[in-house]
Amino acid sequence: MTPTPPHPDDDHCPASPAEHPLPDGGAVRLTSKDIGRLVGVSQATVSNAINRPHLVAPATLAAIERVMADHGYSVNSSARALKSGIGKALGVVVLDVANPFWGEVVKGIETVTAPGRIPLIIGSSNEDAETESAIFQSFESQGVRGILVAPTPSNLPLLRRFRAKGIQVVLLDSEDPQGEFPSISLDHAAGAELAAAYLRDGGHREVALVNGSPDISWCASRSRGFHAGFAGVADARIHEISRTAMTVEEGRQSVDVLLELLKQHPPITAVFCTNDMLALGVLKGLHERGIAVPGDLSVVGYDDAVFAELLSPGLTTVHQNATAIGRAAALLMTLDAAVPQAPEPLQPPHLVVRGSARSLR
Amino acid sequence: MTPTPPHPDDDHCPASPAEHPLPDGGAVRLTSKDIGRLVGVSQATVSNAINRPHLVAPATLAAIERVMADHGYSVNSSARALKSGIGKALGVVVLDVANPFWGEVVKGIETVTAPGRIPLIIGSSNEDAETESAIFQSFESQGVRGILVAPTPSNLPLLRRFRAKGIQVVLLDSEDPQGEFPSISLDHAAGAELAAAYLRDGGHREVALVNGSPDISWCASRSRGFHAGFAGVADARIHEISRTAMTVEEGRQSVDVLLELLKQHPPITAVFCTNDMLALGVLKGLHERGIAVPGDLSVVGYDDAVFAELLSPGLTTVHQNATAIGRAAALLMTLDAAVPQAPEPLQPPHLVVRGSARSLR
DNA sequence: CTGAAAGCGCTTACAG
DNA sequence: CTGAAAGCGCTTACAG
Repeated sequence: MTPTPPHPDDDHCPASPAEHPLPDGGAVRLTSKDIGRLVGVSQATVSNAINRPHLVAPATLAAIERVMADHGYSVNSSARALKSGIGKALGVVVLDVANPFWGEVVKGIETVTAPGRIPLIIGSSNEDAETESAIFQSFESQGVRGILVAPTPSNLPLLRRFRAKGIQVVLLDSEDPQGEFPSISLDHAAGAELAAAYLRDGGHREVALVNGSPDISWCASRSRGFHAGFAGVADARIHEISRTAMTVEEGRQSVDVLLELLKQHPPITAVFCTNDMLALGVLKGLHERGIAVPGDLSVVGYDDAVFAELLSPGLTTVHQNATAIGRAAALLMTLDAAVPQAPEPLQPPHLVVRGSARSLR
Repeated sequence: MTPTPPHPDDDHCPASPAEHPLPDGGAVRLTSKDIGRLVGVSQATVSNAINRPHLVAPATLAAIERVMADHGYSVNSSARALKSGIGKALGVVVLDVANPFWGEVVKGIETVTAPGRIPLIIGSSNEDAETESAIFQSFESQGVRGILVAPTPSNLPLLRRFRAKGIQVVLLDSEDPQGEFPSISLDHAAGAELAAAYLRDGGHREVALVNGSPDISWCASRSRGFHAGFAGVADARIHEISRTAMTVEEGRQSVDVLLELLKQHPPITAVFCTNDMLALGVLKGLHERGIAVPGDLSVVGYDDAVFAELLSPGLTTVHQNATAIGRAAALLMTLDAAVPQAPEPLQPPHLVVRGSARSLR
């Protein structure tokens, strides 16, 4: 039930229903000049009413607002951006929009940009430096005010050039060795080291590391941290498997490699996946092959995605607060006038122990 | 470890070490006129080189392209959009970016927009009609070429007005009773009916339905379909629980209500959640309370999110291909010139039976 | 094949 | 408090 008949109101718009959806001549979009004419004031006054209402006489202001509302007027951002030099949209590059972790990050960004207030232009790089660079160019072209990204090192020069042009750059979930860009930096190495220490203390020596591209700075950091956790353990061996994308499907496919490693002597006893999507894929592949987790193989992930707790077995993984990351990064941007917003402290990563990894002792 | 210092510089203006990232006078952004001057041709020729290269002499074209590349020139989309009337960005409103299902939908859209080619402006409505309408306005303001959305019925008039202004509207994952907008319509009612039939045939009579807002058209459809599946079963009773958001957290909270229903006589024996996030939350809440699934209560979801298969128990859920939905919707848009792209057939929803629901017989 | 000129809708000093 | 005018960077007929 709940038919909710859509209002058949089509007031001042000559849009006959079920007719030419895109009649070149039919597109009626009012301008501020039109609004001015309708109210009987100049375009400048309309502009003032929108941008500096305190400069406009209350009665005039009310009249203008009324007419704007009646006609559904909305300012043309293109014209505004062209005139004022910079738009207000923000560009966000994520590894993969379909990855829940990045979804959470974007959600965190939205808590400060408020959908409808500051537009977010989002693109997935899919771990490809060229795609990332193409997205950057399109952002610049769109006149974004700033860019939030965990960039591929090879694209850093491009970002420097953008900054020189006045585009704010905030490094998201990334490392900035030079400290040249404002960035919220998560300690990926420390997180991965936590996972390594847990496995090491559990007696694992022959382990696999399923990672994304080493070109992604934080993938490299996680690898580094993982190795650090095993440093000094003479008989430890880490088999690194690099995948082109950090998706469930790639994780599943990496199981073939894992199978080989399982046949070696000594066989691997544990796998560390540098994100939970990869871990989910590995778990699926292992499940399909009838390999028991953690009986035959221990699995540890990274991110603590929303589903990690309820997988079977529960995924032991490194937790980091994705929403907080997005939020903190967005707060590093100078959004409106020049209101500097307070940065927020971020929790360090910690390991959430569940059932997918066991001790060998 | 983990210093993670959100840079101590509160004023992100002169943020970086001994530098001015945003010096008002330092912003160097070349225009097509600059490029023309550098090459020794007019601005019009530069514009032609960019937009109609066949009109330009090969040598001139090469020289222009060279200079543009050398200086990292990118066209100012604001100016272009202002001049040519319409931008090329697309606006997408999702229920919640953090919901993996919607992430997949966006990913499907990206397969046709190609990140870096057509910018995607994305906003989460969080099931709120006013937020949705604010997002729409900002899209219009940004001069989007089209909008992809599963709208709240109350915002349909706004969309009609947009269409009259030449903005394409494609209904995503929604129903369009009047058939007034191009839309890819999934049969939500049929999918929910599948779930209901499964529960009904399993002997369930007292069931709960955890749903989102009835204002969301497809939530209403799923409810309708679910009821339809039980139509004619005299002793069946459906307890509908409506949540303000279809998130894991809301699902978890709905367990309190479920608990009450479990105490009644006769108690409920099954719960149908209208998306997998809600189901995940219900599963979590039930797990925390020590209520066995499917022993004490059967749970069925909707979407077949990527994690559904590996939950414990595996989630029985209605499958629909999110990526295909996004892709099909995007193909319904006239993107570039006027190249109408072929729509793609969509699979009807089907039930994936796993372990979270049992038969009472 | 190339260039001069107009104008998209807005904001911004500057007068009044 | 309000308006006339300039100009943001581009594209588009229109001449040449």
